[in-house]
Amino acid sequence: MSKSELTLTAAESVACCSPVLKQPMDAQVAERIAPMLKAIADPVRLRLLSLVAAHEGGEACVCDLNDAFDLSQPTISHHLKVLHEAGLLDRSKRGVWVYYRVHTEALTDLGTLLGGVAR
Amino acid sequence: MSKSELTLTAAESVACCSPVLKQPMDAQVAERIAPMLKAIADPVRLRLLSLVAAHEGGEACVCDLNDAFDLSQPTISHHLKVLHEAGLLDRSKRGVWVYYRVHTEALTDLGTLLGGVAR
DNA sequence: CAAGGATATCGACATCTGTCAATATTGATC
DNA sequence: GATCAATATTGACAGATGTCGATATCCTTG
Repeated sequence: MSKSELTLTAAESVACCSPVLKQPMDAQVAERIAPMLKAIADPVRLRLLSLVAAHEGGEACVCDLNDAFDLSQPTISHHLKVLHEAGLLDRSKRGVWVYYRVHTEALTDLGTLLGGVAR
Repeated sequence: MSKSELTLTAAESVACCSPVLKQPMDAQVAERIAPMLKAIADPVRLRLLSLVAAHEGGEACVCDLNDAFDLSQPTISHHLKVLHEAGLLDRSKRGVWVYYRVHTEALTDLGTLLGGVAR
């Protein structure tokens, strides 16, 4: 690695290290990857991620997402923030509306980490 | 599906459904998959899983695992239980010792679910 | 069967998490 | 600029989670 470990984002940590099944995971790596897994380890956030990804154009407006759940608007906003801060959702504001888009690479890297499938 | 949805294990739920990125995830599916993700969304459990998988023979005795962490024996036991109940670790007792083995298919299915990579 | 070691369970505790109602912020429109 | 709609932030609260010390259970061995 050319960059210092401390400058790596969580997504970069995932991309750089070996699949869970191949070799013991370093404690520091585990500490940086667990938050990404925590972010998707919630049924509402799983569905949010999936809804955004499957939405036309690969992005969805918050207004679309609120309606898909029987939860308050602040709660959805909170979950979107968690996914965004974990690096799994990208945010872009256009006018009054906010659009989220899946950071696909981060998610597939996580998948690779778990599955150990070569990309 | 020939079996009733209610009889599916979490692992089966993962295997049967579409990748997160391809189509909106059903609420019931999300409810059954999230617990598996919660199980691995902890740095200690990530390392445990990884240690077991990478151990010779693909299995590890609890006694080996305890020493790898600066945590109490009951705490490790607790984490192993969580992983076992999520269907990610298989348990087998031989004499006084208990051996854990990664339920590889469950983990790779999870990976596929996230990454959307064809197996 | 007594003793000792390996693992699990229990009870307690501090911290984290998901949720909501209330409120703030921001941008568009009249 | 006043108002309205979309989204975020705050504060509060119940319930879940990670950890430990103490103890129980279960084998094995003397």
